[in-house]
Amino acid sequence: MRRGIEFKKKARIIIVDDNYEHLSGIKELIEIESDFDVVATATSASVAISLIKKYRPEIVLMDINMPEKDGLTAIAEIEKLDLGVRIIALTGYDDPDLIFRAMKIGAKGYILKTMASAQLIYAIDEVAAGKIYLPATLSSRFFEYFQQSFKEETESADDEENLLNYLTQREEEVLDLLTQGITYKGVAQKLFISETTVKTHVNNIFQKLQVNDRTQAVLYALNNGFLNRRKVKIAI
Amino acid sequence: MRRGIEFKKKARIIIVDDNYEHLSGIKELIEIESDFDVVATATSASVAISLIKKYRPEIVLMDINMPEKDGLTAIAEIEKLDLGVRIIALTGYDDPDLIFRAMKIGAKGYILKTMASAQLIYAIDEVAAGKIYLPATLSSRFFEYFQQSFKEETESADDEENLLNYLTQREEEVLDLLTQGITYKGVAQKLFISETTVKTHVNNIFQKLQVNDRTQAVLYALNNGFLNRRKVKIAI
DNA sequence: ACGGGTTTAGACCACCCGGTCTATAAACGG
DNA sequence: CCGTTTATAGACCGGGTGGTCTAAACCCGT
Repeated sequence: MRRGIEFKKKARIIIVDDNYEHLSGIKELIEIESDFDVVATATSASVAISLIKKYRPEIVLMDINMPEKDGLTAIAEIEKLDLGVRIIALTGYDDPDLIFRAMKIGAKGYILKTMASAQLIYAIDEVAAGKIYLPATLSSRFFEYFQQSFKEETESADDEENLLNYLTQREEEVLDLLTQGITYKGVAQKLFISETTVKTHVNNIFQKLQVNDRTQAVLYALNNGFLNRRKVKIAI
Repeated sequence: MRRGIEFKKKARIIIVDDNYEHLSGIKELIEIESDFDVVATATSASVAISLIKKYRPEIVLMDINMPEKDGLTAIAEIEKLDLGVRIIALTGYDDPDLIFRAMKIGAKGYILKTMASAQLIYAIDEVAAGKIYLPATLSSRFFEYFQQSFKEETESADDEENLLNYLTQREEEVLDLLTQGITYKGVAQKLFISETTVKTHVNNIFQKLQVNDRTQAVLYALNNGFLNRRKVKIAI
C-alpha cells in the first residue's frame, strides 16, 4: 500500500551473508549512514530466497562466498523468479571470473567488502535508482575477461588451419544448405543443379573437411565459425 | 631501444576523425592539457590503418561515425593486426549497441564527444596505463545491454515449449551422441545396446522433435540449448 | 594456347538411414 | 494389480547417402 507523496521512497533491503559478524556490520552501516530500510537478513541462500518471496525487497545484498548453495546459483534462482529484485553481489576479492558470471546472470552491482563504506552506500543508491553499478577497478577487470573470452572465440573461428578456407564458393553454398538440414534433392532444387552435382560437391567438402558424413560436416562448420563469417562482416 | 629510467614515457597517439574541425580540436587539447605525443592524425579509416602500421602508436582515438569504412570495422582490422595498439572509441551518442560492439571487438575505452576534456585526458591516462576505461554512465548502458542479451539467450534455451524436455533420459543420451556425429553402429557400441534399439530411440526422437532426419535433430538440439543444460548447472 | 581449378553431370554400387510394425521385460504410478 | 511409460530388439523395405570413376564445359592466368 503506497500512500501520499514520496520524495525518496525508502528502498527495502535484504542482506545475505553467512558471516554473522559481517552481516550485522553492514546492517548497522546501512541503517546509520543511509535511509534505506533493512527489512531482513539471512545467513544462507535458501533462507534468503524465502525471505525475498515474503518481503519483496527492492535490493538484495548477496555475499557470493557461501557454503552449500553458493551465491551465484542463488542469484540465478532469484532472477528466475522475476520479481524485479535488484541484486548487488559482494565478495572479498576481485576475481574477474566471478564478476563476469555474476553480471551475466543478472547482478545489478558488484562491490568488494574491502571497499569504503561510502562506496557501498553509493552503489546501493545507484542500483536503487535503476542503474547498474560497477566500481571502475572491477569494471576494468570485467572488460579484460570479457574481451579475452571473445578474442578466443574469434581466434578459434578464423584462426590458423581452418579447413573451411579451402572450400570453393559453390561448396560453401552447398555446405550452407546442409547446415539447414536440407537433403541432396532439396539442395539441387535450390541451386538449380542436378542431384549428382550436389553429391560431387558434398564429397569434395567431406574430403576437404576430413569428415565422413553430412552430420560431421555440419558440426565442423558450426564449430568453426561458418555462420560467423557473415556475422563478422555484416553485424560485427 | 629503450634506454635509461622512464618515469612516464610519453605515449604516442594517433587520432582518427572524419571531421577535421573536431580532429584538430582534440589534437590541440591533448598537446596542451597532457604530455602525450600526437604523432599523426587521419580523417579516414584506411589512411589511419597505414599510419598505425608505420608509427606503431600506443593509443588510437577512433571516431566511430565515419563514412565509407566505419570505425567499428576499422577497430576490428587493427585488432587483427595484433600490434598491441590500444584503441579508444569516440562518438557523439551513447548507443548501447555501439558501445557493446566496440568493447566486444577489443576497444579499450569509449568516451563521448560531449564529455569534459578532463575526462578524455583521464581516459587516455587509464588506457595508457593498461587499464580499460568506460565512464560510469556508459558502463551502466553497456551492462543493461549485456544482461538483456544473456537473458534472451537463456530464455530461448529453457523457455516455454522446448521439445527437448519431452525426451527421456535414454533418448537424450542417444541424441547427445548424434550431436557428435556418431553413426547408429557407433552409438550402439557406446551404449552397449543393439543397433535396432538405437534406431527405435532415434525414431522416437525424430517424432518428439518433429524433424525428419539426424541433421535436423542435431541442429534442433544445438539451437535449443541442448549443451547448455549441463553448462547452466555446472558452470553458470 | 595450354594447364589448372571450378562447376557441372552421369553411372554404378554398397550400405547406412529412416519408416513401420511387432513384441517383451522392467519400472512406475495409481 | 493393472495400465502406462520406457528400454530393449527383431524383421522388412525403400530411398537417401556416401565412394569412386569418368568427363565435359568453363574461367583464369601466363
